[in-house]
Amino acid sequence: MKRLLIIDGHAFVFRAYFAFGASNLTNSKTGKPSGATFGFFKMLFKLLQDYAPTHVAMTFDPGGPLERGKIFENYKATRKPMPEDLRPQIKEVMDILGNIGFRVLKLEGHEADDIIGTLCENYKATAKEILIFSGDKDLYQLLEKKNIKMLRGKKGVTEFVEIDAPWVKEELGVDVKQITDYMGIVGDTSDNIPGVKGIGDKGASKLLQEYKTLDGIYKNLEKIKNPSMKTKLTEQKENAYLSKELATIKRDLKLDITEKDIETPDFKSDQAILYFKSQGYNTLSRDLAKSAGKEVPKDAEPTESAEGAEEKTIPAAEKGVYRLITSVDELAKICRGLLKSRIIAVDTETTSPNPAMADLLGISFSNQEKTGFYVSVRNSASLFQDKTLTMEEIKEHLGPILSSEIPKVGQNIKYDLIVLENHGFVLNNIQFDTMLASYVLQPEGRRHNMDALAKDLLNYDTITYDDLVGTGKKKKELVDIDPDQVAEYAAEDADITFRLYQVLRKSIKDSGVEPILRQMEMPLIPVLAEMEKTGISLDVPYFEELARDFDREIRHLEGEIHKQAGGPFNIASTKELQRILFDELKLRTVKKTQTGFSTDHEVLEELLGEHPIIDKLLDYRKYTKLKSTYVDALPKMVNPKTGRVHTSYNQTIAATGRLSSTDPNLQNIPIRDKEGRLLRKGFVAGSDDYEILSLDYSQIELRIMAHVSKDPAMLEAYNRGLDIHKRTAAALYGVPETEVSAEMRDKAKVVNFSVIYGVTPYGLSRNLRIPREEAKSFIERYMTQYPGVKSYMDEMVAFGEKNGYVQTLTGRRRPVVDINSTHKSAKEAAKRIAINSPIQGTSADMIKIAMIAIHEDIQRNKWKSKMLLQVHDELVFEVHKKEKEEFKAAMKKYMETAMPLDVPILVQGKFGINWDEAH
DNA sequence: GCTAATCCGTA
DNA sequence: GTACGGATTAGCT
Repeated sequence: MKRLLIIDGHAFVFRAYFAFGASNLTNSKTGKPSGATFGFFKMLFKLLQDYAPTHVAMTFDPGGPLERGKIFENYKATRKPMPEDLRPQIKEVMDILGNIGFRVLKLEGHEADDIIGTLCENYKATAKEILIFSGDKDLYQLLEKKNIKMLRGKKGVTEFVEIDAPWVKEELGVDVKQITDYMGIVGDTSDNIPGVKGIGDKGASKLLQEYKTLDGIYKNLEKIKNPSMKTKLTEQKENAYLSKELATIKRDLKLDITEKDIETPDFKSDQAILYFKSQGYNTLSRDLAKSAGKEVPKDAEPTESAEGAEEKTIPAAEKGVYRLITSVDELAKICRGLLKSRIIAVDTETTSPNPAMADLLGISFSNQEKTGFYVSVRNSASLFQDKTLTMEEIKEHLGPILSSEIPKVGQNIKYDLIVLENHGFVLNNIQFDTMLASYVLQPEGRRHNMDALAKDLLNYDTITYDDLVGTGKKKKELVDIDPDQVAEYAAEDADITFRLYQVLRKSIKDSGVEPILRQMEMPLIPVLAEMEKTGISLDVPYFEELARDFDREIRHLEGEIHKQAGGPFNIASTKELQRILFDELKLRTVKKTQTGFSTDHEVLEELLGEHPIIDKLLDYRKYTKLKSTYVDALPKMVNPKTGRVHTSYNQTIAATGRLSSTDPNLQNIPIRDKEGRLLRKGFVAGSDDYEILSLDYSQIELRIMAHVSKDPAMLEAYNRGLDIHKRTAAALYGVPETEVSAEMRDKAKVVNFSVIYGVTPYGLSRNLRIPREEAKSFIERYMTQYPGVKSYMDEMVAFGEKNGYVQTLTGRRRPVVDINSTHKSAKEAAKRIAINSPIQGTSADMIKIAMIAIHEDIQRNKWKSKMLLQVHDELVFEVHKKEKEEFKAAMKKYMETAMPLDVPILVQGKFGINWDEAH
């Protein structure tokens, strides 16, 4: 026997299932989920291709009870039930395996692990090499001979990690012979092997290095210094030995097979190829045919695409040739060459993903595909002085290129812009950003990062950052890596950016969204960069004081809650809280979550008054949330260099066109209740010469609704400056406006908002806490009062159904794929998206246009005042005291006139010494 | 060390 | 019912 591949079938199926979990693949013939099956064979064929085993053993766990269960009744008891769509696929996998000639090994009462152990034992002497595919740590114990190795999935289903004894030693710090002892201590949560609670991998490895075995440890208990470790070992001795036994793999099962039974079958035979096709797996069929060097035999009925949308195959792109620049002369020469460029792709390497914190380590660029250059910045800490140039040298030669009018392209170039500006460079004429282009083309796309774009658009596998710096313990800092290596990575990034530019430029031209990219997103880059660089000032001592106040409050509430509950528990754990509320205190359950009963705010509100603990819980939640998310977190984000916090705005996250904010998120600073508002008081002007100004659009989305729906009643209300909520209330309750109470108006306000989200009777009834029927009749009356709104909604849905997307007033598009779905709830959700996105998106467009104009004005007129933050319908400024009223009037005007509509746009706001007072 | 689930802050 | 980001816990791909 030359090479035996043993596969742990369940590990294999799980790997495949999760690798394709998000893709929702369904079989074209049956319409059933097929991701796991598809992935299984994709991965299997890859393994067979890569390792060419002469023999293959497919092992599976049996369905029935296990012998280990007799030893320990809780064995595998905590294991989650299998996902419901997976079980039939395991059956399908086994059927297919049988059909294409693989022998499936399964033994009642014994897990696949024991079969694997036995196979190893039986063939370790005769087989040249044995490869075990599994994810199970227990199996490391089988690696005691050099010819036995393990494989584990790495990423996707086409990459594998090879594991052998030295690897295990390096990873876990123990010898493969000690694995059972190791598992005895560490245990395994997924199999519910208890181990010794309180001692983890680090402790176990230390103990075993010292005393070799579990027996050794127990013989030498007295020598163990750490008293808590000693107690744990003593108290859980029985568990330790039990766990060791559970983790010990049997190697002496009676397997009723011969070597011949597990010979690798001819899985590329015409029959097999046709078989996959007949089962609806066209891609697998084609893959097989291709690797066998033949056509798919024209025998079976041509079927539709098997695994959902087939992708166009783009020929794999070629690697470029890259160069590290190591002398000033070389740099000067290359820079002279750059002068003739039509466009230059630029990328920077730094010390941090946060541009405000980042130090510049190098710059890469490319003005032609398959080429790229990298220049590394000299750094006293670097070991590679001779491969770097000083910042001054780089600035002298590259600076003029970057600041010239030669067009630049980048991938997320706002980042590079901020970094370069922070280091004294000027980056002019940014013409294209590949990330933004990808986003306006596919605003729902989750991945606009370069590695993904390179794969999708160029069929090119980039060197990833992790490839360069390593992961885990071996991770290095970029400064400590040889610039020759960094150059390969960095120059490739510039090259790939250049190539992506060429592809995306064409896509954008034919797309209909070119104006959104060129006139909105691109011009916004320097605006956001400036805001991020400016940051906002935080009153840190004030936050520290708040932290103390909140802490006191939290500790008090915690005591009260534990007292009410009859003992301490982890209040933050919803699982424990469920136990306390619904088991111990026997309170009503109100609604369910996927995993149990909900304890969210809505539920607690509902239970208010039924037990004194509820009141305390609500307060506890409020204070802990505020403290951990804001009070403690924000001061940590203050940049030591500037003394301010610099958020990062992302232009490519929200499918509607909104911005999002991270590190920290300054778009969700509390405002609704009194305690929350305390936080806004900590956002202050940077000096006594300045004040905070907040300007926000009044009812912007409802005004946009009035405009796009052309509803006469709504248009009239706004054009006459009437109180829209009051008007709506009068219509909903059938009373004259003079008789509308405050409460009625509040309800009407909720209805007005809900309509923008694509109101449903169910949603409205929850929001207003009224019966479904009542909500339904509200909606009917609403649509009678504003019939234009009803027709707008119908029109958007019809437009979406016809075109597959909806758009904003300025032409920003969002796909609504599910709008033609036969799946009712998917279709309803898509309809709400079709109704809401044009409104939310138009509002986002409007404020973006205003921001671009404002930024231009601030620069042109050299205002001392600055724009700091954007919160969807609000802009926050830091205004010099001498400029106050003049500046406010000018900015208000830009906001109000950014996108004229058929209704007046109203902007309101005021000054304050902090954000709370200004709002 | 990573991800999912839950909860909660904003517009 | 729309659109986000982040803290925490729990469990394990």
